[in-house]
Amino acid sequence: MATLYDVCKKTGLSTATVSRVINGSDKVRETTRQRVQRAMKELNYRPNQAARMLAGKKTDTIGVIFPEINNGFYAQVLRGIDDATRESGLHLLTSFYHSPNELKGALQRLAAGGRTDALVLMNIGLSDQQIQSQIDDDFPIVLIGHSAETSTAFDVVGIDNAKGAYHAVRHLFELNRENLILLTGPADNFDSTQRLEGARMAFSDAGKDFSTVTLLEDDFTYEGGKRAMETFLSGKKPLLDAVFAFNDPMALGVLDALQEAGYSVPEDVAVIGFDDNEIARHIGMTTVHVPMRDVGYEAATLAIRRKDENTRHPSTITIATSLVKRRTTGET
Amino acid sequence: MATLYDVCKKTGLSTATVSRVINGSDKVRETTRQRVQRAMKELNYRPNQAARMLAGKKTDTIGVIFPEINNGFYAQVLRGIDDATRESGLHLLTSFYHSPNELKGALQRLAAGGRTDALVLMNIGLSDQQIQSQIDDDFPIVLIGHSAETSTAFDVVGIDNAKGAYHAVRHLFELNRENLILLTGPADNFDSTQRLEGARMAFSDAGKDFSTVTLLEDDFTYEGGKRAMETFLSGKKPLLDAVFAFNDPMALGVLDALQEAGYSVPEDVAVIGFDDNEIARHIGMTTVHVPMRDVGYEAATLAIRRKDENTRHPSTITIATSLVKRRTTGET
DNA sequence: TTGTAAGCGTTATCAC
DNA sequence: GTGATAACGCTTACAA
Repeated sequence: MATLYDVCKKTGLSTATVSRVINGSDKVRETTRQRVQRAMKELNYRPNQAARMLAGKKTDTIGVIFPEINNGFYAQVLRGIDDATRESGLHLLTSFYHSPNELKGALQRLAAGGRTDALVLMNIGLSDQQIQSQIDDDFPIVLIGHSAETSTAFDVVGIDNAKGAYHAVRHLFELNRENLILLTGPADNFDSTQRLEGARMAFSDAGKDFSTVTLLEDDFTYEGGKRAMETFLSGKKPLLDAVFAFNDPMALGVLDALQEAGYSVPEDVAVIGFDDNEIARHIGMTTVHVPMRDVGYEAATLAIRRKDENTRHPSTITIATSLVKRRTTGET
Repeated sequence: MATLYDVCKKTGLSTATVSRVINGSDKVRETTRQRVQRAMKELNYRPNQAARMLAGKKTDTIGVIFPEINNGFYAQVLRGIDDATRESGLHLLTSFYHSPNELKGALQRLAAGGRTDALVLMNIGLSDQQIQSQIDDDFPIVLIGHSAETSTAFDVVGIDNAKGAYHAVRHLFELNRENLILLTGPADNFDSTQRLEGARMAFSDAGKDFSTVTLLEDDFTYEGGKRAMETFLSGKKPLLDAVFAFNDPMALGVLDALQEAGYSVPEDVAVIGFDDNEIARHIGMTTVHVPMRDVGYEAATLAIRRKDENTRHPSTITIATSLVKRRTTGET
């Protein structure tokens, strides 16, 4: 592999000058620049990244830490992050974890030792404190889907849960559905809480009594959604003409439970989910679309900016959501 | 950030000795080792990776290049690669591309400049020659899903297309289906060709005449599958009791076309796909399962081994596939 | 078992 | 505009 020094020898210039043209400095005579570039091409010279990092104290890479990446949902986020980093000519160091311990290990390996310039953390269940304790104090970090609306220490990118839920409920009202079931996630889940709040607002804006709704709670899984619905339907005189499940897997469970119980969708019961995942799209389920690619893109952009000018206060970006009307609420 | 030198000062030892304990050499007295480790802990010392790379000429990172990562399918592969690299204490540098040009750029950025020790390339449509021209001659590369069974230059990890198709067809025979439709991918597609060969073998092993099958061809998409099926069904006297589509998206298209035409599955027509993607699992479609995580894991393992001992001939690993029987072939 | 010292390939600060 | 030269933080012969 050719080195900077080889280029110097070939051109008769110093390392300083050659380095300048590599880094696009304007303090180089045009003819000199061209001479250097030709030499680099002829030698097939590629700057050694390790040396650049060591001397320049920057890695030109962003680290990403994800929980397991089984579904296409996280893949979308990763895609957005990749788009942003590539546009800036940066690299992406990824790491997945399956346990809290692995997460801490990943944090240290990526943040310490100068392997990355900034970190994007997806959906991690760690407090600001816990994160801080693992890493250097002013290391740039961006959180996606933090468990609180904002963080006093880090940038946060989240989605507009409330607005999504608001529009979902309003759509149900427009369809003249009166007996709504809200199937929420775990009570201590931040997203679920926000979605519930959005739903409540839709009720009050419509002048309806929120206490008329049936609130069901489960664990955000297909099985949970199905189980919750079955239990409800097997009760005495179940009254319903619409279900709004707070994520798509639960909504799919609801759909199957409904079908097995002989209800038809959307005639008897309208169903709305939240996420807009691959299956929802395929079967034509009305749901709240969450633009995961955009979430990733914004998070990475934030990380990149902060690595360059780590001065400003932590900011929070909320990505808009939108209702996608499909078959399960009567759209054709 | 504390440096090696700080640890030396604190312990009164030389850089050589401290470096030895960092790298787990056994040529260090046990008491010394402990002294060093305590000092490192107290100083919260983390080796600077750039310096290690520069001095040691290895990066401890594997590079991965993927085509777009929209679906959960590639995500599985990535997951497998991550598992393997993490087990070996290595890092993962990922890069996605959306055009051939981006691919070449990615190849150079990851392989040149000593950013990675080895590369895993997923499903790239480049010839050995084209790859070689972009990178250093003996840079370790592992190909996943190469367009030919083997490569003379690189390691290849592929899936057992033929066996998967073989079992799919045999299953149809067991169900006494006689009028099979095979919906293949593009004729020049390697996977499709292999699957077709497997199907043909099932016919000859069963003593059946392969020329009795109806061969349809399309482009591996949902729309393509649906269109192909609709065209066939609208022909005069369509005769069929089973369809084997060579991937899941097309099979899903077939299913919808069948339904719209009033056929019932599996009573009138049995349907089998290939891939076992998320949607296939959800709707209960019989299909050939492709263990993508394993594919990724094996590929990464190969890459890791080759970076350490780049001597042996390129090898080819074929990952087994298996038929998953579900509702669309009458399984309950 | 431990220490000395020469790189590794850049960047960046001064001079000129 | 260009050139010396000192870092950057580590690994690794080679000596001791």
